[in-house]
Amino acid sequence: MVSIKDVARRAGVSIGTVSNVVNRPSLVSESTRERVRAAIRELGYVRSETARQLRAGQSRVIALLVLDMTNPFFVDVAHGAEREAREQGLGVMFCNSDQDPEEEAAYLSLFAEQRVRGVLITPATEGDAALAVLSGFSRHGIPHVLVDRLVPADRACSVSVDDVTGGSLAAAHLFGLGHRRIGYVTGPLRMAQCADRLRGARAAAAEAGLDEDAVRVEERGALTVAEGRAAAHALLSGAAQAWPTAVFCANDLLALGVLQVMVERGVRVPDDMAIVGYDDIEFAAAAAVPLSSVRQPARLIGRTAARLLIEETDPATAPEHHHQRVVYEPELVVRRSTSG
Amino acid sequence: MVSIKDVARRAGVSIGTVSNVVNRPSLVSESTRERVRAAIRELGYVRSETARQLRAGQSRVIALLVLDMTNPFFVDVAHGAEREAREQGLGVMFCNSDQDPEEEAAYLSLFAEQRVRGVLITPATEGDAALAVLSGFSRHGIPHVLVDRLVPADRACSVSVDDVTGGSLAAAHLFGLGHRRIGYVTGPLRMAQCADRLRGARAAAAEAGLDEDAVRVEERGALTVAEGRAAAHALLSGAAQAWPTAVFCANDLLALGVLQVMVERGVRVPDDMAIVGYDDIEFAAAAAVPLSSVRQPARLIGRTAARLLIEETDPATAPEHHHQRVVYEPELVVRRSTSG
DNA sequence: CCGGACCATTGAATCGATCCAGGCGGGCCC
DNA sequence: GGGCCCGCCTGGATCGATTCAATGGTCCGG
Repeated sequence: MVSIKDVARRAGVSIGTVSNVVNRPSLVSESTRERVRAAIRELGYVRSETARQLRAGQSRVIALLVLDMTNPFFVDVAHGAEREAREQGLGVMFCNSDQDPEEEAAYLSLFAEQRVRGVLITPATEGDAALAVLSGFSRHGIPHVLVDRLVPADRACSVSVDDVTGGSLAAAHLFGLGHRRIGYVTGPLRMAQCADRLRGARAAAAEAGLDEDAVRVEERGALTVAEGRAAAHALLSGAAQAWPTAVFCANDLLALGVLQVMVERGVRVPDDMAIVGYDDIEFAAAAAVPLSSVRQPARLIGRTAARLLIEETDPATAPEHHHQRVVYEPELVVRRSTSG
Repeated sequence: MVSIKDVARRAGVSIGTVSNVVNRPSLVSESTRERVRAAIRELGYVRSETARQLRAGQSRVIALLVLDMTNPFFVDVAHGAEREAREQGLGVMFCNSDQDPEEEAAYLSLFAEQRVRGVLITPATEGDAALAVLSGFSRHGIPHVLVDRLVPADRACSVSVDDVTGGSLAAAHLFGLGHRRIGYVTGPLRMAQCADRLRGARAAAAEAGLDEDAVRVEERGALTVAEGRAAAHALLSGAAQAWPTAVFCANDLLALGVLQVMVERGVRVPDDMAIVGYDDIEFAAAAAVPLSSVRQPARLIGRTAARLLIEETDPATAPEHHHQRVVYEPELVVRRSTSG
């Protein structure tokens, strides 16, 4: 591998001069500069980020650790973060904890060893456990921004969407269409997102003058298409009169699974069963019965999270940085699955 | 940041001993070992991968650069690669060129600067341009494996799927169902994948005793749902008698777009229009008219590519490494979009 | 009592860059 | 002509680890 030394030798100058040509060319005379540049070109020299890092103490890579990289929502978040990072000349490591605290921990130590610039994370754990993860970060001095999760602003920045409002938008829409009994198909309720959307839905029920039974909860272990299918079978297990007339799903993967089963079983959507999803992933609109869904600005979330992290870790802007909570508003997108 | 020096001072030993405790504990006496470990624990020391790299000259991160990170097929590839890499204690940088040669080039120089262990890549360019990219790698001495793309085996390893066979499977299935005129909705034909699948489809037509006109090509600029929608409108633009009775799409995103338009326009699937996609992404099965599709072993592709790269770059196995081309066979998955 | 073997440990060189104090020559001012 | 300043460049310290030759100490056998 060609190093700065080889370039210096070839150009007949000192190492320091080569470094200046690369980093502060104005300090070097025209003729020397050209000679060094020629040497760089001829040798195909690429400066070692590793070595600069060692000296600078800061790397140019940020990590993004999500719960499920196969969920298009998180892919969009990643896409947004990547854009912002690229504009600042940084790279992004997009990683997947699969909701497994052990995987998460393994990645965190990888990140710590790599001395990444910082981490964008959707923690696999909740409450105290999540705080423990954060204090792990703080202990190692790794700056971090929480994505899709609130956290006390004295600890770190966070970027999220108001899930209570989102749940309320979805449920109010269904109640407004005349539905009186709806199902709520969700992942683990210990996940804040799932719990908050339920709170919103219940608030909407109260608002509509209905009691708590108006929202029947079907809790599953994960937010996937397969679990959505299982949930749909569960919802349709009793007598038809007892079925809800609409379903609100905690994300679009669940909703697609539910939709699929409804179609298979000849339950007409939206006539017999209206469906609302969450996230508004691309495949929601592309489903053969296009899904109504609560849109979250995924790309923007990623972009903002990356921006906050960069602000926090760029020596130029860090002094003015204060932790903040950014909360975006969700938006209901009505499609045929609720408005046949 | 706590360094090895701090640990050494605290434990009252030399730097070298701390290094030995971490890397070759058997060389260190029991008591010293414990004392050092205690110091590490108390100070929260994490060794700097950056510094080791500088000395070792090799990093513990591999890069994966794909054409479209929002395509679930590539996400699955990434997932597979990530698994394999994690098992070897390596990290993966999953990046997105968006089919843009400039983005690609920008990433390549980032990778070169980072001295990544190697790169898994689906090149944004074809033919000579792709070879130019590769020679860029070779020049910088960056090991690389081509994903979903063949390349002469003397230059690098490659992992791909037989696209001619895949195209032929799909088309033969349609011809076997009695279709005589099919549409082929594709991305740019300069992409080898798209062109090969067409060759396979034409071969199947010949096999079925049909002429070239049996496959009508609808070429679009990208492999996305939106382009699929546009293609469907184009296919349905003439007189109904002239419509093909089936469509084969170069990937599932296109197929989902086509399906969506068919449903909107009241064209029954599969009765009036059969549809076959490619990749068998999760959303193909989850579509309300589940899509027949040609399955590629995406996870396995990612895993294998990562394994080959690791073999090539691990000093222990590198000497026995020879570049190889791995070609998997695709598999047709029949669902309701062709077999109502 | 000495030489040699063996073991744990140390110290210094090294990786590739950055950065800064200082040297050197040339021009300018008094 | 001497002193100073300025522009350009050099040399060496530094970052945090690895690695290996050298050291010092213990123990054993002769």
